[in-house]
Amino acid sequence: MGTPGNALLHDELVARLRAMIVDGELPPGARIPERELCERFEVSRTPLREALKVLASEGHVSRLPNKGARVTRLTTQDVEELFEVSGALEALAGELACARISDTEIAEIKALHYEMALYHHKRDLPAYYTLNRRIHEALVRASGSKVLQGLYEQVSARIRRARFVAAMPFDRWDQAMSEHEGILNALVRRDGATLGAILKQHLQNKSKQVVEAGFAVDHDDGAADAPPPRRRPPRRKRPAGEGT
Amino acid sequence: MGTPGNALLHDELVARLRAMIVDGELPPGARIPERELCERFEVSRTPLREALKVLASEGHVSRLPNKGARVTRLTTQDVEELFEVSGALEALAGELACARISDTEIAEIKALHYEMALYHHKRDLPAYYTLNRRIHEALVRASGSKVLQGLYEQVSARIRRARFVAAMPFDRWDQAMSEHEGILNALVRRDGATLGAILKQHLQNKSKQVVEAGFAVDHDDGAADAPPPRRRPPRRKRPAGEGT
DNA sequence: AATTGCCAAAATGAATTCATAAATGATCCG
DNA sequence: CGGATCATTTATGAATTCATTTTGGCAATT
Repeated sequence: MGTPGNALLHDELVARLRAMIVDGELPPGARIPERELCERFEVSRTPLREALKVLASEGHVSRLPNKGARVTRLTTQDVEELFEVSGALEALAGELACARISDTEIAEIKALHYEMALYHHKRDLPAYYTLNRRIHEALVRASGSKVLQGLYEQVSARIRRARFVAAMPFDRWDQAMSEHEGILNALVRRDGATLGAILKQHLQNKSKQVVEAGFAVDHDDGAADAPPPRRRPPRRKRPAGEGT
Repeated sequence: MGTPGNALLHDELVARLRAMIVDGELPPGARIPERELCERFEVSRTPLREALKVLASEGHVSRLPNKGARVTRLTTQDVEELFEVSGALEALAGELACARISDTEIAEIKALHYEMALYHHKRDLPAYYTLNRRIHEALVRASGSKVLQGLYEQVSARIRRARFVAAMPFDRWDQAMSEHEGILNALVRRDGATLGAILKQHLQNKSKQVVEAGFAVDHDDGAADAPPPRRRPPRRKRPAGEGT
């Protein structure tokens, strides 16, 4: 019955929190108060804390020693590096996919491509983005490498946080669509080397566009941690020898 | 930098457990009884469970619903995929490094290279492996990309588990050394494209060697170490004073 | 005698509780 | 009136405790 099966509480929390971060509901730099989220999700702190540790290891949140967790803030360099790595991973995926992909899978990607081309023609950016993402995911899946797929999803999730506000200029959009034509072409020809090269360039161009568009999503929800020169309060130790 | 010297119990446990798994002290497929490790590390279950969750997200352990955690078992396909991805990551690292590396860093890698060549000449495999690893790590570091470095370490740690028993035939060893000559050469010339290509091929060859050598460490002594001494969990009352 | 159902013991998942370090505000002194 | 020190409060880190599921053993039945 229950589709989520036994639904380990903390695994579910990891998924939900990750979605919230990736979708921008928890903006970069936002503090993550444990207690508040505990009430929100109606769970105790234990599974939530476990989830935060996992998200920290995935790079989505940063944890300061005894000062709680915050959503990791993406710098321009972070975004550039993430796109670089993603480009390398997708290039590998393309090469592997060309060697292993079936005609059926190619047909599926082709269908996605044409649907995306339609939305490009209609200038429907959100729909275009959705299809674009599905195409890239299908390519990685077609590589047949679970390891690659896992790492790609990891990197992709971290990138996605920086992308929603990136308005795409029409000329760049057309260029991207053109690059996708090349991607599909190379895939159909099963030309792995070319496909890999195009994908790498494609990601590099996208990186440039996103960075130039100013990816920053710094609407400080609770993120305003402007560091005023806060003096160090003298640390008073607890008088242990008090008679009680 | 890499090692936050914080005294967070849970982070320390992650590091120790990861080392135990990577070094083979906890063999693939081995069960990880929480209680036993709690005694061993003299901590309670809470930080240990958090550590296990993190290691699971890193791919080092697999967790079944209510049946505990086990060290992830590496299949041949896993190893091949890991090497493929590592090849792509190192190729990217090589390209980036050639564009950014300083003469000083090159000199350091050169020194490592010649020291490794010495051990190759002496047929000292463990020492060779150590230097080899340090060279690859230095290359990735020289890329200047923290994201890349993080992912490389992740993948590299997962690979390392499969490699200790991989005896290297002399001809393959000589070939590897020769490839490293090419690596150093391309690096000195700052020829990123060539360096990337060599690295990718280098990793591919290493993958083939490891797989052919039969990396499998399939002695599942998961249940073999179950003596029935009925020990109590370490009921630590108050860590008010310094222990041990 | 073998198999199946039931009960107990153990281990895991989650919640609650305890202790400590950090942040905030109030008070006292310059 | 301003600033530093101390006390209070709050939140995080860790341990303990409780509940649920799984597993192993024993007995009864066929």
